[in-house]
Amino acid sequence: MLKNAEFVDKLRSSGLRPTKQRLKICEVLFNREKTFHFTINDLAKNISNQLNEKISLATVYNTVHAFKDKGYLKEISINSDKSYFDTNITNHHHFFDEDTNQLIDCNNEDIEEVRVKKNITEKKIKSVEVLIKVASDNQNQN
Amino acid sequence: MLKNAEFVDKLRSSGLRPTKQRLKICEVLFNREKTFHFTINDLAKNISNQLNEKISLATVYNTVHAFKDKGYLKEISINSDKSYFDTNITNHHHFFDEDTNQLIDCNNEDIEEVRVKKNITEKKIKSVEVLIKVASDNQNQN
DNA sequence: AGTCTACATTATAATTATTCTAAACTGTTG
DNA sequence: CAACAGTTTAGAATAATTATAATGTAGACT
Repeated sequence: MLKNAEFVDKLRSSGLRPTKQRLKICEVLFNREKTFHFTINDLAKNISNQLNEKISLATVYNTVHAFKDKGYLKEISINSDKSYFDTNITNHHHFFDEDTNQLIDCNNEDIEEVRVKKNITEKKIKSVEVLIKVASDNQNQN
Repeated sequence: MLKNAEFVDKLRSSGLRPTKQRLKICEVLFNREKTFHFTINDLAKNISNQLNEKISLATVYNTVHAFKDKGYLKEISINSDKSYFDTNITNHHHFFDEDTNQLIDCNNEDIEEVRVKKNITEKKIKSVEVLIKVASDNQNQN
């Protein structure tokens, strides 16, 4: 349960101005016990519900991307028309339920560490993440 | 190098009518030596370039999704505003170059088999895929 | 073969997701 | 407390995707 002043510091220290829009978004995103996944649209809705003011969708986009660039959020890869974000910024894997479109965090104990034997590229590996898709048996693959 | 008639059979046998739009798309997608990745937009452009006729973008969407449902294409997960598709339908992993936005297929020998110790869900695992993000050293993560 | 019917397919129009950019704001500096 | 130089916001524009009305197609029955 962080206080407003802490968000101000956090933002300032990473070179982002603590505007009122950003602070509201911080509250909605980080004033929680558990990490969670969301869509830009989810977030925009939460904001206009939980707080009375409404923030332009474009601003929500800007802010989420700024937070992502600063490492406060992670973008998640699933086959979808929408981008998902995650407030859990540790390196971790996901289950994705194709029936319900639900995305579930995976404890690192649930999957054995992935061993990359050969890096095809010349570049540095930034992350290695596994996505496990599940569905009821009668569903077709992918 | 499949012939038109073979595409007709393939489509019929999976319950899709071999319309001229679909046959043209088959040609562009499957008349090749190597598998490849593409965006709906890439594909639509290729079609209007390689062939003289133009197919409505919506039809390209419909067809690609139909092919995916039938298992002739796979949708690929990367952080992007667009959906990527793959004509390589085997279960395989990917490197994603964040500098160039290039997606590279990974030989199964390059990564040790991923072992899921515990399926959190009650449902059947449909696929397990790894995405390795790479970038030049100075890039920021994600 | 020709017409009818039921369903599949196409592609325009509508919707939804994302980005561009002009206007508003902030934080210095004189 | 102006004037300037970035930032940030948010309305307007663009891009991606889907819904649906119009069209096409394959049998069934003449």
